[in-house]
Amino acid sequence: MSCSQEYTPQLRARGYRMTPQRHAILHVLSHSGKHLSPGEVYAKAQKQVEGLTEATVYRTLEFLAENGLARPSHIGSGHLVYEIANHEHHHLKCRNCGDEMEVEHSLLKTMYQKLESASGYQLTDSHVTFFGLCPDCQKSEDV
Amino acid sequence: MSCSQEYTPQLRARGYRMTPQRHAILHVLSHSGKHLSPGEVYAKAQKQVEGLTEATVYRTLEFLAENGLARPSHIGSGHLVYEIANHEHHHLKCRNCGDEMEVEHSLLKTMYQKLESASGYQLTDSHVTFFGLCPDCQKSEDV
DNA sequence: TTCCTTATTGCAAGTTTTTGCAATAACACA
DNA sequence: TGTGTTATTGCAAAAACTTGCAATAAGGAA
Repeated sequence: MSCSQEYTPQLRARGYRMTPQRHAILHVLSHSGKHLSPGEVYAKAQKQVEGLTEATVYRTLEFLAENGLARPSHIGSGHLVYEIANHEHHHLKCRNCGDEMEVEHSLLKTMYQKLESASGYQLTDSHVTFFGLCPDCQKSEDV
Repeated sequence: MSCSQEYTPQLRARGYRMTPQRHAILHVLSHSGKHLSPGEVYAKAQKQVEGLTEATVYRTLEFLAENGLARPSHIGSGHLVYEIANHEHHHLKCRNCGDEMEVEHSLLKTMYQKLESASGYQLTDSHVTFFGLCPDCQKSEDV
């Protein structure tokens, strides 16, 4: 729930500017605690900034993601959602009921290293969504 | 490069039908060898089927993905691409130059098991895209 | 081969996302 | 505190994607 004001120096240091629009969007993301679609962010942020446009929301979310302040993720089919970037984690989502849980990055660490040495790539992003069946839906599948 | 005719029984068995549209789209996917955006699939398949519409392409790709004949993946920012589902693999993409390579599923197998026992989930889908820096781009970063 | 059921398509209208460009407003510096 | 540079926004139009519905056609059964 950190106040978005703390992000200002981070942006300035890179030659970018803090604006009411960015402030509102960061505020929405950090106070929602979960991931939001661009449309949801727009709906909430619009109440704080007179005349905010959808185009700005899309551009800002992409901008924040590029600069490490927001984390984009692919939940479900084909659409990006965003959340505030405050801790490294991944998502695990149930294909059947849509239930979702977070996964600690530490669980993937060994695999990341294996992947790096096998490929020569240096893995920068640590956010991945895995799909499967949650325990409850596994039970009903058995029936 | 398998001919899409072999898919007919797979669809029939599930109560679905083979149509010229599906045939063309499967043909396009299996002969391209790489992943294609819906727009690219439409452009190619249109030449084979008179009057094919974009709506049909979107619906068909989603349908094929649901039935395991195509594999959707999130390459880059926010848009789905599709490829024929003939071998299990993942993608590794360079954030800097866009270069891309395939990763064998076997590399992730141990991690998948760890994830399953930690979460109770049963992982069904196995396609993930990882992002990082390719060897070449790592060198130029050092400069 | 013909008929019937219903999965699938095309159409057209809607929603979401992207883009170019001119106007605006952060903020570094004097 | 005022001024200039240029990052950022809003606007408007375009592109990409989705959806409901009536017409079509795949393919099982007679």
